[in-house]
Amino acid sequence: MSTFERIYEIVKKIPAGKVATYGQIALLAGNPRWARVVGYALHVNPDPEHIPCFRVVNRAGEVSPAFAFGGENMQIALLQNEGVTFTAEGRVDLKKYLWHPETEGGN
DNA sequence: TTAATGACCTATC
DNA sequence: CGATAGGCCATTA
Repeated sequence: MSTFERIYEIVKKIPAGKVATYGQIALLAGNPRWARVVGYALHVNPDPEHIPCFRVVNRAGEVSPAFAFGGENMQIALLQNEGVTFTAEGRVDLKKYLWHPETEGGN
């Protein structure tokens, strides 16, 4: 089990219609300092079909300017397709769509 | 092995 | 409130 795999497990557990931040994923992965590593892990993205990196945004809820899905707006479109709304600044309402793993009801 | 970079976050001026 | 500097961890050359 590598640091990356742990991060992938967290990202893959993100439900549709919600988004998570790098710092939060890093924290769930085990260390809050892995924020940069999380971004790197998603950058390599060995399994984009099972790793919805488009549901991962930064602390400000903004998407990456150098997204690899075919355009930063592509990520926004995917999230909107999930039901996530965006602001005129291209940011997500973390206060409304921020993923809460503790509220998942356990399972 | 050392040096440099990165889809980040936090604190300070 | 806006911009700049530093720190952290892992990967790559």
